[in-house]
Amino acid sequence: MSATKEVVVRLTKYKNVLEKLRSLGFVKVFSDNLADAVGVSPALVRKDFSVFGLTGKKRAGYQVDDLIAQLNRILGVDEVQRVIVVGCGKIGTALMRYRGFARERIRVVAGFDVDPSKIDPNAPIPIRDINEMPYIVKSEKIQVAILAVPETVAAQVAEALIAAGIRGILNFAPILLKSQNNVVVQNINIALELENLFCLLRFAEQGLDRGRP
Amino acid sequence: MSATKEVVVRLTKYKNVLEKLRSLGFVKVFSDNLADAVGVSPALVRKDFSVFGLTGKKRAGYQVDDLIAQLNRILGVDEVQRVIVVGCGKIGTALMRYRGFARERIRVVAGFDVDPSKIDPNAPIPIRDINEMPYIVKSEKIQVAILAVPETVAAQVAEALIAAGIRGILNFAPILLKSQNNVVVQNINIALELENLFCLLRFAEQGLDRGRP
DNA sequence: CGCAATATGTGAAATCCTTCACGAGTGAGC
DNA sequence: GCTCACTCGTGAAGGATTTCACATATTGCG
Ligand SMILES: NC(=O)c1ccc[n+]([C@@H]2O[C@H](COP(=O)([O-])OP(=O)(O)OC[C@H]3O[C@@H](n4cnc5c(N)ncnc54)[C@H](O)[C@@H]3O)[C@@H](O)[C@H]2O)c1
Ligand SMILES: NC(=O)c1ccc[n+]([C@@H]2O[C@H](COP(=O)([O-])OP(=O)(O)OC[C@H]3O[C@@H](n4cnc5c(N)ncnc54)[C@H](O)[C@@H]3O)[C@@H](O)[C@H]2O)c1
Repeated sequence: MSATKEVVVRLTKYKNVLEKLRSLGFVKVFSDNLADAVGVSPALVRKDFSVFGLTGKKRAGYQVDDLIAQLNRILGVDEVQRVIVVGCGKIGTALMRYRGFARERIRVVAGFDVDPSKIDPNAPIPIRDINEMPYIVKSEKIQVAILAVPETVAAQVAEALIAAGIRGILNFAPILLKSQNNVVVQNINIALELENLFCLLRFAEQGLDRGRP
Repeated sequence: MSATKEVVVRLTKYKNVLEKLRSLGFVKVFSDNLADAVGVSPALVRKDFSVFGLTGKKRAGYQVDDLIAQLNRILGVDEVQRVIVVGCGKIGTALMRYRGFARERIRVVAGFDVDPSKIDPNAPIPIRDINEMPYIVKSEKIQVAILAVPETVAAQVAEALIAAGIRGILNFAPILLKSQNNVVVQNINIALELENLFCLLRFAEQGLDRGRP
């Protein structure tokens, strides 16, 4: 078995759960516990761990501290991860002010916008003109950007980010940006998630098989 | 092949793409076009359609109008979908003001909060006391809620929503709410997505991705 | 100390999902 | 009207992922 994207996603989930468990005073944990918390089967937890050589003890489960340390090493989140927000509108501002990032060692170092009225280089998290973006990205060696600009300009701003050296984009615009040549993109489409929720509800009501035989 | 959740998700994506194509004046479309736009293979597009008896013509592809109509019927989005926002803080407010929902026929009918200073029943989208939530949910027959309250109270507020009759929850709090008995939950964990982005980047860097092509 | 209980680690099996490949219509062009 | 290039629809094949099941190791306990 190899390390696919799905495995990495689950490892991150395990790690987050483990951190909560540690803060509750847990010292050891079983694959069953993690499975319940993350919503997968215990066997899968053990398989995932075995891919990376994470091992427990045959009757004592896994040491929480140990496991977190190893996961941090594997996932590479030892140091603070820095990110910029591009488009400081409604959702961009909410993200800039989100306190939950700190807990995951994520720091928003700056925001960027075209609208002069948004710009404020002296704020705790400065908001700068989008034209300064390439310079800051280079000088600060920023690798990841949160993209929260209007749909109409999202593709072109994404291009600019990549040109400036950004290698990872978390995209909130409702267009499908594609991961390609060295750039990783995660698309978050909230309206789509809501739509799906409505559909799943309707399907749950009516039974999931509406196709013709 | 049966209609799994993944198929429904893709159908919604096809539908969104089709609506954009229609607004561009497209009349017919091929499985290849949809495949490119959604990032899957043409064969899968056709398979997905065949599950629901959606058929095209052997050389003329699919009629855009037709397909949208059928997808709307299948997905059940003929009428406006109504939703409430629970927790009108940073992200809750951003969502309440999001204009993109209208295009997908989603309407936020009210917000709810505990903080008296947030409450404003006369706003275009009224913000009410959380205590009124059960009453409004019942009288307005609301089925779906966006949950944007602090992590610490998210589980208990979710319980209250379900007790009030809510059947679908889009959860932004960084805890894993589980779908169970008649209630569908979609979790959106933005910090987790960012963390994954950083990990994937690091993996890509180090050539450690013993994964898929 | 020795035993029994219990959780891990992992090949094998099962399941699920996607792609392949090709027969079969069909519309466009001549 | 005929042809043929082109796209659909779909069974079969292929891959990927998950679960099963059990040998194995360890620990708590009497
Ligand atoms: N608000 C939400 O809850 C929500 C939900 C889901 C998706 N989205 C998506 O997120 C994006 C932003 O939405 P919003 O509601 O925050 O919109 P918004 O209009 O409030 O904010 C967009 C911001 O981007 C800035 N901007 C425009 N062009 C720019 C450019 N070229 N470079 C830099 N900045 C630029 C604007 O000045 C504005 O401040 C949209 O694509 C939207 O579809 C928003
Ligand atoms: N801000 C972000 O960008 C962001 C990103 C990802 C996830 N989240 C998550 O979304 C949730 C909200 O985050 P936020 O930044 O908007 O926080 P916030 O503090 O700005 O807003 C939370 C709101 O919930 C209200 N509230 C508290 N208890 C309530 C209750 N019992 N019933 C109803 N309302 C109640 C508060 O009064 C407040 O208005 C959190 O769980 C957070 O982890 C936020």
